[in-house]
Amino acid sequence: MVQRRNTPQRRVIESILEQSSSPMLPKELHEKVQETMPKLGIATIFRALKDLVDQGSARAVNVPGVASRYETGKRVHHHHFKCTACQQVYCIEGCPGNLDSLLGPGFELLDHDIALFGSCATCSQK
Amino acid sequence: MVQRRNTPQRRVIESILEQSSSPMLPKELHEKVQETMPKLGIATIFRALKDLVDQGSARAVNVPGVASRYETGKRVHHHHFKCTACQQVYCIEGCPGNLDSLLGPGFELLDHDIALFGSCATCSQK
DNA sequence: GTTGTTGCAAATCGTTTGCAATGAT
DNA sequence: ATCATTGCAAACGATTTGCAACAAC
Repeated sequence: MVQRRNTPQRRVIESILEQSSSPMLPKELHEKVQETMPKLGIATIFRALKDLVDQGSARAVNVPGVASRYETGKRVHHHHFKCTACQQVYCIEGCPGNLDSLLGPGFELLDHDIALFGSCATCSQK
Repeated sequence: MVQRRNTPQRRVIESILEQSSSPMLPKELHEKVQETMPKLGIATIFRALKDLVDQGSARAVNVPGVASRYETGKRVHHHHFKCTACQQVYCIEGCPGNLDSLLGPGFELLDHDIALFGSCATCSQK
């Protein structure tokens, strides 16, 4: 991908991601986008997501056990909580930090992901 | 699954997992197992893994961006490091702990996964 | 006009399932 | 003899790809 073009499809996808409060599945994104552009195919979603991730406008959120979700890249560093009862994925602020100390000599830490599992406030009440 | 049976297939699978120093992909496990039992199908691997995970003899390791890997359940709590250069997944000892503090009120933390990314000792030298 | 992008369908990958045969109990 | 487990192939869901038409530059 040498040069990137600013197409309506990508603008819509990027804008939906920015408006979502929790990371979205490609399929959810597809359904949402189709409200505006019914002919837009799922392949375009995946291609756009890959480009957006490459350019830093989106981020892949990989919570174990389910398909990748995507969120806007404009949010500050944070992690995610998945409720094992309702399957919702929540963004959580904060980060324990200081993870370098876990690594052996010679290992270089560039990034990390933390996934928390449990019961969300709503499901815990029941 | 009401009752579990002790079959040679499962014994072999469990034993390979115990001998591996890093979590394995179902496919890797399948290839390894086939050295001993050439007719064993990939479906048996997945079924056995599911049972092993259920009974606590194995654990699923979900590192973002790739398929699930599996490791023996006999190891103590730890996390994983994936080298983004060579794709190897390493087990790392230690855990930052105290992750409850990241959660909002009402949220109950039951489990967590930490995935570290970077360059392993071997790849960092280059 | 060049060349990246789209839509569509087919292909691929990882994982699961149906089912008759097999083997553990 | 019962019933969980196996092997095999077909089914599945998520993601990727080939390609001709199209649109951004």
